[in-house]
Formats: sequence, C-alpha cells, structure tokens
Amino acid sequence: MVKRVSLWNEGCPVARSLDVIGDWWSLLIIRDAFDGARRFSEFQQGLGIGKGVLASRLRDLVERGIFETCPASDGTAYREYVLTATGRGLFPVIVALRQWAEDCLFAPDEHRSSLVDKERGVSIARLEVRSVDGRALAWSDTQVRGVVTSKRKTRAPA
Amino acid sequence: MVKRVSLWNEGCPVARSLDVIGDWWSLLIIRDAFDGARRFSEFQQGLGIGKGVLASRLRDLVERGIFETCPASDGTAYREYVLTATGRGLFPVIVALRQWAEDCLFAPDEHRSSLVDKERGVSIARLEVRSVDGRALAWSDTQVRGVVTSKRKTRAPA
DNA sequence: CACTCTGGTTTCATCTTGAAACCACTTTGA
DNA sequence: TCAAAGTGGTTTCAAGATGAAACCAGAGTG
Repeated sequence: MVKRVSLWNEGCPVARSLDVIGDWWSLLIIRDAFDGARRFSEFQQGLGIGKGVLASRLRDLVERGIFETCPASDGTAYREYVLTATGRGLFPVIVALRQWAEDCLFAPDEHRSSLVDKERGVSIARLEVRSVDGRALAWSDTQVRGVVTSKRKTRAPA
Repeated sequence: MVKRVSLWNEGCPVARSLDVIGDWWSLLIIRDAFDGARRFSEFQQGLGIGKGVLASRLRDLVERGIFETCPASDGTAYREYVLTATGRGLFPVIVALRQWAEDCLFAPDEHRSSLVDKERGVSIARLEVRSVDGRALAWSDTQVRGVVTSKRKTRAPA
C-alpha cells in the first residue's frame, strides 16, 4: 500500500474515490492513458515520474481494477497498460478538472491544450450538475444524505 | 510549498488543477467545506488530519484562492475558512468523484451517503460529457488539441 | 482572575519520493 | 549472429512529507 491512512471504510463515496486515485500521480497517469499512453516508458517520459514510483502506482492501479495489462498491440513481447471500464469511468472527473482549470487557473491569453469532439472538431460543453428531472443545480441547492458519523481514520492493511 | 514537483507550467489544464488540489488532503478538505465545515477544528475532527498538515494545507489553499478567511459567523473573534467562487467551482469535480465511486467502488447493498436536491429530495442526475451542440460523448469520441510538447518537470519554487 | 478552548507552531520518528545505479530480457542492426 | 541499445522493471539512498504529541498565545467562560 502506498498510503498511511485508508478512507475506504468511510461511507462517503468521495473519500473512497480519493482512497483509490487521490494520490499525487494516479490521476496524471490516468490522464495520459486517456491521451493514448499505453506503455511503461510512455507514462514515464510523459510524466517525468521516477520509475520506482510509476511501477508501484501501475501495480496498485491494476490491483484496484483501473488498469489491466495486455500484450502489446505492436506485436512485440512487451505488455501494455489499458484502462478498464472502471478506469474509463473516470472520464468525467478528468473533464471536470480540466474545465475548472480552464475557468479559474489560466490567464485569458495563456496557451493551453483543449479537448474537442474528434468527429466535428467542436468543443466540449460545460459539465453541469442536474437533478434527475433536469434542473441545473448549484452546490447550495444540494445536500448530503445518510452520512456515516464515524469519521475516524483506520489503518491501511500492511 | 508542499510538493517537490510543480506541474503548473505545463499546458495541460488537468495538470494545473492537480498542481493546486491534487495532493492527498486538499479535495477532502474541500469536500468537508461543501458539507458545511468552516472552522479549523471542524476540518481537523472531520478528517482526522494532523494539525500541522491541516494548517499547511489551509494556508496553501487560501494562497491559491480556493478558500478565504472571514470573521466567524457566531460573533466570536475566531476566523472561518469559506470557499471562494473559484473553490465553489470545484463542485462538479466532487460530484464526478462521488458518482464514479457509487458506480464502481461500492457493493450494491453497501451503505453510502448520497447527494440530493435539497428542495425536493430528488437525487442528482449522472454527469455527462457533451459537445456544445448537445451530443453525449464518450472518451473515445474526444481528442486533446494543442498539447504542449514539453513535459519535463520543473522544480517548485522554494 | 483562573481555567478552558481555539488555532495554531515546533519537534521528531517514520514513511514516501526522486534520482541513479543496476539488471534481465527483448529487439535492432551491421 | 552477435553486440549494442531499448524495455521494464528492482534496489539503494538521501531528502522531503506526514502523523503524533508537546507546547503556546490569545480568546472565551464561570
């Protein structure tokens, strides 16, 4: 295990997500996978991450079901890391982070990459939180129900 | 600074987001703020985080414009930490993490908290990535444009 | 006015990270 | 075919980050 404290057993889904992908590198690895990276060396060069840490993260992410390994698509004997359905389910998280940064973290004239619809070159609409009946909701319109009161931390298994 | 490596200067908005809120505790602190926490002690007790680390994180997050401090709402001389507009802009990120966990990280019968529309008690719809003309898009329908080629890391300022 | 609470800072042992060296196996290329 | 280079790691070690506990100043309470 990578972390000292596990949040897995709290009732909060946000905490459980962060327990899996909340460390410093995981979401960047996943972002690179969405951008097409598959091989160990592609992740390593793309991120500038240490090999030891990358090996450890990929091992964890495979174990957690975010990535799976398969034979290399170029016919060589090497392996590739590809996102599972669970991993691909993080796409909205990545998009939300991207949109937040575009709105709040870039100067108007600053160079940035952007995400577009591949077919038509058209850009992505802003993510919106809506109720099931379609009304757009701000944070202040929402409430968490059924919170577990125990917020004490538990030791991660060795 | 908390981190050894800064990703701020990469062109990728995702990297820049993670540079600000990508560490182990920040998103949990922000989640607690969305859930109503305002005082130092509320964050500390809710998270089980060390006081030193919490003080450091709150300082960083204020510096980065995610939180601001204001006089306590109960009339005492203490201060409170409240989310700025920038911080509130992270709401879709939190919702995306929550939905991903609900889908992929919980057993069907497992106890969890849930997010609902406060007015009508109705739950939140699934976030969807769409093009500006309204079509729902999967990851494979999209592409990143204008990536900066330099992915080398830079030292964080001391 | 003594006592407690709040919101920290400091200190220190422990854990994690980054960098580099090293290694076995695969591929390339002369 | 055989040496060199590339891939995908592991090991080692110094430096940085974390968690726990002790400590402290200022605010609130009786």
